[in-house]
Amino acid sequence: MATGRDYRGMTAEQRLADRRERLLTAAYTLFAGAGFTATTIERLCAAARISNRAFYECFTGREDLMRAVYDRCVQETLLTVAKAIGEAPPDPARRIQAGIREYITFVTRDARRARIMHLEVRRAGDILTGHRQRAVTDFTTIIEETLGDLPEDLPEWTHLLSLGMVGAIQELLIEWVLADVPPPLENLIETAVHIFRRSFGY
Amino acid sequence: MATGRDYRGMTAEQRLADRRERLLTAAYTLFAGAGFTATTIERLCAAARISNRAFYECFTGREDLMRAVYDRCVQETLLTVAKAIGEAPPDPARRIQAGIREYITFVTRDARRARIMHLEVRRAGDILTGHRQRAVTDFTTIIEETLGDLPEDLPEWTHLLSLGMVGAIQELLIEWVLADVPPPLENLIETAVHIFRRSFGY
DNA sequence: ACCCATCATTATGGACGCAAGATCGTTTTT
DNA sequence: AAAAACGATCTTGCGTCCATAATGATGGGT
Repeated sequence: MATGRDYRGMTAEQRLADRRERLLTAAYTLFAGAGFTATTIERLCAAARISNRAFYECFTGREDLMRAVYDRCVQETLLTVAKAIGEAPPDPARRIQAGIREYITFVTRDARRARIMHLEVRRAGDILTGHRQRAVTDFTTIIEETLGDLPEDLPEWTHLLSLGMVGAIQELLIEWVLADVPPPLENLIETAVHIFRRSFGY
Repeated sequence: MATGRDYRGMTAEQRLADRRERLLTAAYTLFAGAGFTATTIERLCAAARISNRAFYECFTGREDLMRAVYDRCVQETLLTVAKAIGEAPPDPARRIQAGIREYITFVTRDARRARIMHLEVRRAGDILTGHRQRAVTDFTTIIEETLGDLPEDLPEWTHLLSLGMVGAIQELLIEWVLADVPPPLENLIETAVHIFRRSFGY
């Protein structure tokens, strides 16, 4: 393999992965702090201790980096939510309830994650819009799979209902991120669970 | 008054209002079509048949124009929704149902409005974020006022519930805007009304 | 009183500086 | 010698400003 040679004790792949990782962590903080539009590539490179050129060896541009940061947040959240659902008792209602609780507590555990996932996603171009839609689909899929077979509802109807659930939870978290006095997490969870239970008839 | 003089049959105020109006209509189409980030001020001026300088006599920048476009959309929607609620029978459930129906049908009557209100708002800077929050508050206020006195629910709880409703409807409309085969409006209305009825106990 | 020259006001288009993205060459480090 | 950092460079779009053209008011000559 033409794998270059070692440098500072790392192989070429390790160096690339290391720079990518530093850019991701820097972007995680800067995008959530100053915001996507206010964060220049220069600042990202400075925060990650990386040269201008190296940036474009890791990502094609600012949007691409934003996409990577967002995808990581979504993946982590999907994993932990799926885990919480799997550990809950095998009752659809309780499992969804556990999933909602885990989503809200996990996402708000790091305010940067909540802000990126619910506010800054929509700042970048249309590529990000598509990625957000993909994430929304992933979450609706989790809901529908957990529900299992639901009585007498058309599948499309169920899908729209799941979409509404995702939108409701998102708006509650936007409120948590933006409000001067954010509402207690327990209230958010209670509200989301309430909407879910009533809407799906549990 | 130092009101300038007439020019092409219009007073100074009329000319300013005319340019402002042309910029608003041009932005209404361009922001909804190519998107906020892809629409340069140069294109806006060309579409509105207006000089570069005149632009900054009407708006402080691209974000300011976006804010004006968004505010107009929200105001029109608020008015027509309030009117529909006022004309509905004085039953809270039916009034909210009429409001939801009017919101979805009115907003989707012009795809540009739906796209601007639910997608492009979030593209601009933090100023727009604040404006969107204001609009969300306006809609939750309409919901809460229409509900009137609700049995045994804490007010904060009701507010979070209204927020969830707004978020659910928004996500449904995002689906309508972005999906390759948008769901029928009747399904969206049915879903939103269902979530509302169940969540508020009607 | 009418008409045309002249001037003031208004609008347009382009020129300019600036900031940031993206690419490339040079120097420094390993 | 390979690899990374740094700076230089080009492009684009924002925001400001100036020179030019278009329009309306003013005044003198007939």
